[in-house]
Amino acid sequence: MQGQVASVGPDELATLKQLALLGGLDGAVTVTCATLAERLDASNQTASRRLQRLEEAGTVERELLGDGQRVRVTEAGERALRGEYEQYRRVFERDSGVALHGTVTSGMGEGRHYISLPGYMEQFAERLGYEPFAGTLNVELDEGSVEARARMDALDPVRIDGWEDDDRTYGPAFCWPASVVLDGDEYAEAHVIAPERTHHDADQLEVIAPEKLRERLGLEDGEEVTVRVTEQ
Amino acid sequence: MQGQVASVGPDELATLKQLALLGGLDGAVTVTCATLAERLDASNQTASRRLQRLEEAGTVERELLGDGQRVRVTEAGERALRGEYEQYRRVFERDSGVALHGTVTSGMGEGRHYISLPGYMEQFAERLGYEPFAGTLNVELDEGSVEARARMDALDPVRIDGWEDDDRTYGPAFCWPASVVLDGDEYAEAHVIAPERTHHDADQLEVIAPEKLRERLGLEDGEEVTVRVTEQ
DNA sequence: ATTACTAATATACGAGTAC
DNA sequence: TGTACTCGTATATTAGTAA
Repeated sequence: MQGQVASVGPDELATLKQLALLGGLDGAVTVTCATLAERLDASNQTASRRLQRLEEAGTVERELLGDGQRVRVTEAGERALRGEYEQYRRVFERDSGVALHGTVTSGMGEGRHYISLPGYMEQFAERLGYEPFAGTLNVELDEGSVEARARMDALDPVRIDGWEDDDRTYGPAFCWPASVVLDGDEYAEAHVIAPERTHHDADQLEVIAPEKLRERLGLEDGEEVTVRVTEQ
Repeated sequence: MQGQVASVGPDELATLKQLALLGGLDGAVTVTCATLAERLDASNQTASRRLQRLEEAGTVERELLGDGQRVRVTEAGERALRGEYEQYRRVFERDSGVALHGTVTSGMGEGRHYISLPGYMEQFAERLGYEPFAGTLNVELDEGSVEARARMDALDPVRIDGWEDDDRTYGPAFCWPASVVLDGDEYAEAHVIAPERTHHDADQLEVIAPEKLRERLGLEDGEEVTVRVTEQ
């Protein structure tokens, strides 16, 4: 446990961010504990300790000057910051998305049949990037989410073309990238699918994914899930 | 002090971010303390406490279900998150910039004369958005920064055109948006200025700004400053 | 001025537990 | 199962101080 690198917690990350804001990412920046402390709304001692910990964790390199210190954010530090940045981007970039909430229900088994037809499956592989499990997760939307569904329709979907074989024609469909959130667990690589002509119930949602979501998320009928429909 | 809203520290903000990642920004999300705790790498109790604090601070609204809870990030919470996001954007969007480090020196007084000439001043007002103080802050670059200056030249500058009067011609110049960082204090609205034909010393930097930087930042000869040249 | 130590205090944490 | 208490302990913080 001795030489182990300490992990960077939120407090240290906030300190690292302040250093980055002052230019510590592209070269060393000269600071004092006092100025850092002010930016962190903490005491000089705390600022001093934070810098020591960041150094221990290998996220900054320091050179004491007696008259302040020169601090440079290392590659590891930049990685930590960028990871945080990416999370915030995820938060605010899919801001235009819609969260739909409802309960899992038994589908009528129709989905399974249509989805596995080669005319659709080939397009899924090409346009969604995966071959979906042959079945849909059915979600019955809450009252509040029914109107939210209208906002989903405003988002730009992936279009699946209609096609025909010898016997009949199969209509086009829309797919919206979505993630299924269950109790803090998030399954990201999914799509809401709906026929283009939606005589489909407006309070029903069908979700496809590379895996069987019921099993993957341990879902049973009546369980509540959130489906986050994201902008493409 | 009683009814005062608690401030949101880094730990609470990290919790708020996790809730936002789960969709708490656009509608309530169902979570349990246990799932949140896992995401925060902390205990259930800590997750519970964090949620209580966020609620006290007015950054989330909650509804206990007995079987978990529905949590919605309030407007105040979204503002807190967005503020953080903006800081990270500042960090990584000016990533293409260059930090130059050096010591303040006495200029030769030439800058003052040229800058205040109407032929230049009019362009400054129009293209930089301000009328600079009639004088430049001279910075003698460190060894390491001399090569960094080459990277600055690669950035896209604001061009100030040459002009002439009855007596002589005045050459064109380049201006790079920059901020001057001194001990954690940052003065943002400044520009590095250099003649287009740079027989100018490569280890000297001249900075202009709406105010007299020496006074504004309390600078004296020999003091060390960082000049952050930012992408336009 | 600095940084960073020591020591006293405040706060945070998680095990156990109630509901 | 949940959430959220209490409570003993660990950690963080800051004032004072040394170098």
